[in-house]
Amino acid sequence: MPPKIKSPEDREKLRTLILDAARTLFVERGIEAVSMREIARKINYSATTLYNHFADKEALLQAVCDEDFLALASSMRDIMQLPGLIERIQALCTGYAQFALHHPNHYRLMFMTPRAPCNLDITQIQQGNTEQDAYAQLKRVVQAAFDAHLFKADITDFELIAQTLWASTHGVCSLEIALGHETWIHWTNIEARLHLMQSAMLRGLLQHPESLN
Amino acid sequence: MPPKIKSPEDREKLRTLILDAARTLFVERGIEAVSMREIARKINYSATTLYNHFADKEALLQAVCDEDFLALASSMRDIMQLPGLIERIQALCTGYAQFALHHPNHYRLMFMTPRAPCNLDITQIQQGNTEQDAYAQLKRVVQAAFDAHLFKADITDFELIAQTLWASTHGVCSLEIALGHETWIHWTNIEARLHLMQSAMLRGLLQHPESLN
DNA sequence: ACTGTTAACTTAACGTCGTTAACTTATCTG
DNA sequence: CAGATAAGTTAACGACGTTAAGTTAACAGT
Repeated sequence: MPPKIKSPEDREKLRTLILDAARTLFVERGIEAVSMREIARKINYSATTLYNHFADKEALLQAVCDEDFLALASSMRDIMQLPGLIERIQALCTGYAQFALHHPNHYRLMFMTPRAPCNLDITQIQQGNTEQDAYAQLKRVVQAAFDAHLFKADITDFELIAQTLWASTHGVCSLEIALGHETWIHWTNIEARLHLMQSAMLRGLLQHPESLN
Repeated sequence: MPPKIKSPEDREKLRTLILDAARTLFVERGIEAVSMREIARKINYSATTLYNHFADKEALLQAVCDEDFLALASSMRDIMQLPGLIERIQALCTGYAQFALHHPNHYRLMFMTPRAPCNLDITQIQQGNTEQDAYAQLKRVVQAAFDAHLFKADITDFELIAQTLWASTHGVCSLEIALGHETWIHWTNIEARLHLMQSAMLRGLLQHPESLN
């Protein structure tokens, strides 16, 4: 049955067919429900066909996530256009949290799962590239604010500030993703948690927190 | 070969033999390296024998974690003896972080992995029981500090404070566990990250942060 | 027009896994 | 001495990721 020698665009078409089927399963039922055989079944191909387009399961999942992560970085890039430095930092955190809570499975795979030493061979995303890496953008604006002496004087490392800000938003989001459905914790509103975290962090880091609005 | 009718203490002995083998594999090589067959191989039993002592793999892993989590709660209980309220909160966060970083695989399983709706049927730990649940202890001391008006007046929900404090420490630890080995991030010192997070949070939450030491 | 060669598939297979069913054996109870 | 039963075993089921080997259809060269 195999009609042969596809045009490059046909090849690409099948590739994205696979990717979309994988993403659907991934988003709907979580990572452990995604099997190569299941994806293949969904698009009426044999499982081995997937290996013509992706080295292995990990590479396929990485490719699924890459697309959405470029979208995240791109929305971060929009936020970077905002006028105020603090305003920009706040919006970055909020946008990041929105992404995490709207794409919990992606978020889990990228930021909550330890990986083999270096997946950089697999991912297409250029880390550190401001265009593609969300953290790089946070770092940039934090550095700008640091240079403008907006942070308390006893903090001497702007990268430490960026990583702490990242960790604070990540903490709220990852806890919500991992344990948000547990009933033995009397969870408060997720928006309230995000808001208190953000305001407390900035009050604790900024030299003039009273200017926060 | 089966010598029969073991005494209850012999039964218990095999149970802990299984548990210890499972824990060793779990700690050394991570959760994905732990298979029922591998555990059985390690103690020279057949895989099916494990099912005489544990309902399934998940129950076994839960049992492994339970023990260490009781140890965590117990060390939290010691910390709760400290005189000062703020001092107690700080020490709880520090102790919690120590546990997370010393038992990354346990921590991952308990706090970084979404689970089926309710694992409470499986775990032996009584959540909410101050004796056994680390979060319950944080909540208690935060409530005490809240009642003593130590937090900023515009924060009206002590449980929100407790959850935000938890999320902040969790954020640093879980990011370290998941991405601490990635080389494309120029990580600052983990102690520095924990310290800045803690001090920034308290400065942002307390009414009189200048009294911090 | 015939003959490779090769792209694009498929089926079959290997070794892994969690788990269950069926069997064995040694001890205890009556 | 007979049976019941605890404590193991082996064998098997159906899933998984992955690879090897086979099939088929379109192209290139003579």
